[in-house]
Amino acid sequence: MSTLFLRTLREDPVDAELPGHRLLVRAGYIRRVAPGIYSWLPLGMRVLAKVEGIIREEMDRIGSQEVRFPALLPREPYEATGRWTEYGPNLFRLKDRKDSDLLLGPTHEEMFCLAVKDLYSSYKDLPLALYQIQQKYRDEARPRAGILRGREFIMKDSYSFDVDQAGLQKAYDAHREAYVRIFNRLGFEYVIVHADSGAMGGSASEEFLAINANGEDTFVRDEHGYAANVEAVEVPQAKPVQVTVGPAHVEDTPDTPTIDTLVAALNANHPRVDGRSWTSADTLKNVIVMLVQPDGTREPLAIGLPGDREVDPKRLEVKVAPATVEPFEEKDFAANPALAKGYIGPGVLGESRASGIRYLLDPSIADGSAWVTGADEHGKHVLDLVHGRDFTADGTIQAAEIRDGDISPDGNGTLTLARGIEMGHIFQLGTKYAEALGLKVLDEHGKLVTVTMGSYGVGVTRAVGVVAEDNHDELGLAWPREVAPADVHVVATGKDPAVFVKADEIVRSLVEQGIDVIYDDRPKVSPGVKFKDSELIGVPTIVVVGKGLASGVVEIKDRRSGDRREVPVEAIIDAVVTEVNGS
RNA sequence: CGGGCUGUGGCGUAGUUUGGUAGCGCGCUUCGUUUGGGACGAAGAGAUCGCAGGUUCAAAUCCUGUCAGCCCGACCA
Repeated sequence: MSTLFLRTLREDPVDAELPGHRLLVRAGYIRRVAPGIYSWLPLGMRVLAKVEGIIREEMDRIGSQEVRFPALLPREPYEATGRWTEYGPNLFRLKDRKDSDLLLGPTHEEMFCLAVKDLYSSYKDLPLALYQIQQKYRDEARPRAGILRGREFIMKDSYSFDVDQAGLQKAYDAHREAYVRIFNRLGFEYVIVHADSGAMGGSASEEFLAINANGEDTFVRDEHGYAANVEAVEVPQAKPVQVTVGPAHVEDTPDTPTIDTLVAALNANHPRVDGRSWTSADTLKNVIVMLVQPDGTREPLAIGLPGDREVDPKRLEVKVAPATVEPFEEKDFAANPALAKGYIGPGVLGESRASGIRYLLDPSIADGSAWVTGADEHGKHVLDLVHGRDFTADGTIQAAEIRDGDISPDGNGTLTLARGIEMGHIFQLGTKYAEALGLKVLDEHGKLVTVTMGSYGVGVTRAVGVVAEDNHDELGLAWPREVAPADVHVVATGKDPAVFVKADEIVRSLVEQGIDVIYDDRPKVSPGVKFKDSELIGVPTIVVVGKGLASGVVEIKDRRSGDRREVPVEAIIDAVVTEVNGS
């Protein structure tokens, strides 16, 4: 350590929020250079190399082959797949001196596709799986949480190439198994959830989420092992129910533009015949949003859902992708006179009705159920309006919020919400990119078939961040052995030169045994500083060569448990080897 | 993009209200002492106080503008 490029900080960096991130900076693993952009120092590089090593081993094991594509890419392939525009402002774009458009790759589907197209043209060449570990660039609106969400980050992305769905399924299953092995080795808690492949296109899709309260993804679980990203939860279509109310009737409900004011007015002026009080769940709320297509086309969309639920913007966005969602504004209301703001009802909604706005219902709205909803006139609502009898919609949409306690999609469980960080995503991409870029091979009948692809990603730098978040205590980091920057941290302390001579010898022997060592040989640094640093850095095994040497012992300490014991100096190598191989 | 906050040696900060020699802790250098839990003493190096303009005899401090960063939200594979 006397020559290691490292400076630990005694105080917390002011710009780091999460504990793991703070410790990575304090312990000298990473340094922030700009928002969402980090430098990796020697200790950080060691951890990064360990994580990459695990990923390489597991990818190689399933026969995937490593390649490396540039981070700096030309515009044309991304133009061909539509992503130059579809990716929007999150794409880093730049120009060269000839004014040609370039981009910094946010993912590399295009490059993989073109590389295979370049070299392969027969079904005999397939199946094929390729991967790379590469810097990716996304101009995040707001980078945060240190390396958990940066603008530059390292990702392992791989792609499988097959001639048919059966082959794709096989490749997908192989990757799934590889990912389970990778994440089991990395040392953090995770869950595999059903996901929505969203804007990337494709079908079968699962995410590996690190379970973390600071995560940006919300997922649900039930007691029978069902787990899904909240975006991917499919609320089942409610079964038809018997109509139990009389004809629909319009009532005066002045000054009730919100659900709360409506419910209050109903209970005050229009009590139910059966004596139950009205709740927001008895009302049908109609929310209008503006969809904006990548080409700028704007189209309104109306969503009908029970009044006690909100539209979940994330769920909505993945359903309407690649369009984005913007609020429906005053001027939009003004442009559509059929809409009475605050009193909008199914009477005017729908492609064939007065507003002409496409109208989609939440699947929980059962055929035959009765609702209170807007009468499309200021100050009036309609009661006992029955779905199927009195109104219909253009379809359904899975956009309502999911809540703790909701019923599982299979009807047999209760959902619990939790937060996670997306660490890996595997999905069956299908032919979207192969189609766009013309990746076809001849099959055994001499016919051209479009190659079907799978896409599989792991956030590498993000994984380092998550491991740090999950493996620390008040003293510092406490790495799992598989990703620790070293196997053992040897501290030499004392003024007796014999200590350093002996420590040098121990370190040499350990290295000969193939053990990675960090050696604190700094002279004139007080023992307290060395101990604090060893705990902050977080190598799993710490060996202290110090005052015990006079009586022929050195100390071996477990970073995680804090357990320490004295070992005769001549037995220390064996003790460390056992420790390294055992835990 | 909206809201809040902050820019002062490498790091953490005081000073700004009320204009007057830029201070402290950590870190760094040298010498000496110290060596099992972030040691002690002495002597040092290191800052155009984010930037630009203005007011003033005088600006870290007041005014105007601008840039950057952090946090919350929107957004986000």
